[in-house]
Amino acid sequence: MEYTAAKEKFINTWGSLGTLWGINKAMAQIHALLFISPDPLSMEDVMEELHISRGNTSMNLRQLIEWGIVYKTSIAGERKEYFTSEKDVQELARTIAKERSRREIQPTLKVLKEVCSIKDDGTVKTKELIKKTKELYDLAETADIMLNKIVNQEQNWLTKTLVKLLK
Amino acid sequence: MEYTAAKEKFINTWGSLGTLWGINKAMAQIHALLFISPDPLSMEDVMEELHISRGNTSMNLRQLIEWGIVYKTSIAGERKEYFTSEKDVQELARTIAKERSRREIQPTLKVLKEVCSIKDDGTVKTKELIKKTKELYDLAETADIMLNKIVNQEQNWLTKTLVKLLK
DNA sequence: CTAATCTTTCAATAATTACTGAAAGTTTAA
DNA sequence: TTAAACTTTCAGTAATTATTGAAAGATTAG
Repeated sequence: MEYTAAKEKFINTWGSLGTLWGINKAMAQIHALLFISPDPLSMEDVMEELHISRGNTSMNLRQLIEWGIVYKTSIAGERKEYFTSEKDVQELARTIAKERSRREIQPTLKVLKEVCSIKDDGTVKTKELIKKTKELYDLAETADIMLNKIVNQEQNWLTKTLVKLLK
Repeated sequence: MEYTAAKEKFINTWGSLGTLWGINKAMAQIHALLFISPDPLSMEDVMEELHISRGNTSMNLRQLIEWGIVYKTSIAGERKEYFTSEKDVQELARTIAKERSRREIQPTLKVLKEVCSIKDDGTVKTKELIKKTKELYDLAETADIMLNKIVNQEQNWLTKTLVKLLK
């Protein structure tokens, strides 16, 4: 396999992986493209490479910027805007973990908290609801704390931790 | 808030959370319902509670069983089949982690491995592709090892580990 | 100021994904 | 056996989500 094939394979895989995780294909592919591109790309570049429309490109680039994993850059003397992705995989992981916590885990915790705080009326089904949602709450909280650990520690926390865990 | 409201809130939240993660709403809701139900439920029960069709219920129950988080049970003297969900949240987390690794991480690792093994033709863009996919490979592998840790350790590994990490 | 260049927005449409319901299939009681 | 009770399958349809492309909105060079 050489460059062009490898690049396409990577972009496509990243795209379908994204879909699997509720991130749309175009967004994941744009990210993949920028991630492996040594230089910033313009909107035109992205459109051409991925064969997607101007509107689609614009909207998805905006989302990626909102997520904090793609940046706008200017090139001296150029009118157009250019885009780069976060190149440090650790930082990338950190940003994504943080966003997912904010968007998914926090709201879930909130609901679980509410549900498991209902008044115990003494029936079996109420007791079960309270017990199970409480357990899920604890699990989700634990997962969130782990994510936060990843988010807030220095560069290599993940690797260091693993070494510790594996010994 | 009392029982019925709390139950509905929980089922709905679990449903939309599922959607966010690429698991369809009905599947997530059925799981939620079984998870908080003290007793096994029949297909009829599930259909009525969630207002979904027989076909939909059947297909999604099958998927949940495939995932390994819902079980068929028989009730003595009853013709119908009944369903229960895995009730232990740790076990639940373990099963889900294992499935996600198998379905998502492993195939990704495979592609990343292929892509980062292409021949270095000396160009900047090829070098960048190899470098970045290699880094992603390492990250994904690390994430997978962590998941496996969760999967393969005894009951309370997750909690114990956290205590260690937090000290 | 204004025309050229570039970006964003959004209504229309396409593509994908989920759901229904009825028919076919399966199991078991009698 | 056979028929009643139950489950699965799947073609058709509905609902959701993604994409396009053209018009409107910005920005800047001259």
